Amino acid sequence: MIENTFCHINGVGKKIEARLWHAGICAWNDVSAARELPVGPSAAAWIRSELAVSEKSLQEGRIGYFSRRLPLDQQWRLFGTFRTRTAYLDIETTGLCRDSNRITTIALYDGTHIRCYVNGQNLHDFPDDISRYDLLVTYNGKSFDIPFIERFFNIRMFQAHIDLRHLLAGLGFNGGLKGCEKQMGIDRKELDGIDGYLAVLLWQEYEKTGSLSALETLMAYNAEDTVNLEYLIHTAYNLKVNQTPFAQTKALVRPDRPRIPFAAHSEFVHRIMEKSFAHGAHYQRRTDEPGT
DNA sequence: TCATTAATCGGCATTACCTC
DNA sequence: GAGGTAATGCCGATTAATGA
Repeated sequence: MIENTFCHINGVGKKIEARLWHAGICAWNDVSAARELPVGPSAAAWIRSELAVSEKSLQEGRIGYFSRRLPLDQQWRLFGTFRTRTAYLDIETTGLCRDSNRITTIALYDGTHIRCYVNGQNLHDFPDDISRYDLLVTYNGKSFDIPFIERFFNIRMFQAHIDLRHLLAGLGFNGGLKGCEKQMGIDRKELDGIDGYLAVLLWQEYEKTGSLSALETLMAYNAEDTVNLEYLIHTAYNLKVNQTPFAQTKALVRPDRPRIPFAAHSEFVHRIMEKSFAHGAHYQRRTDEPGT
């Protein structure tokens, strides 16, 4: 899809891009083959010169060149070309307070391997590992995960980033990550019903009792989020491609779902829910609210 | 609950193109 | 060349949605 993109060029918006496509200039190589472009002569010269830079940047795999130039609502186009260098990312924390909170676990999935980083164990490995990827896919990561990680580790994350929250909202999918998954028919099975608040309770249980069942359930939940991000981005990408003239040629095949190497202990989850309910019924209320 | 973000909208300036 | 039109970018204000 990147080779069909023109709106990363300064001065070219969606309308001029659509005009080019309509004139049969659907890819960069069509520009060099075309004698004339459906724009003025100065704009045509500018587009030709910019595409030379774009082709070189693509050959060199410089995703940053494209992510800086693409409008925010068109960042999804990066995925088709750079998906093999993508990391799906989700964090869990000790709560909502930004100042005193800590990251408890981070799940990182790259389409092949699922890694889980646990506070007090291997969390310090995360900054090195994430630096190997060029494109991040998150849900609400622009507001939550990425700023939280940068503050927690005191690092800057320069990768290109697709936040599915806004992409999916533009396609009519709202209601938080779990809501979007439900609308797309994703079944979480034994992890169904677990949300971010229960993730906090699971971590508290692990810290208090050392329960490995609590930790493994938390890791399973965390990993499930990242695996589902892969499904969601493929679906969203194909829906966006359907809005272009390239629906037949650029749609992606959704990959097989990987096996999650952590087990959720559903009986344990129910026990925590009941315990929380008995201590004030606030968990029962929260499960009716949107979000994760 | 609250900080954060993107989307949206309107207004304005700039630039390029087209028509006369 | 002048004037009109279209497209784009930028800015600020507002709104809606989300995370654990």
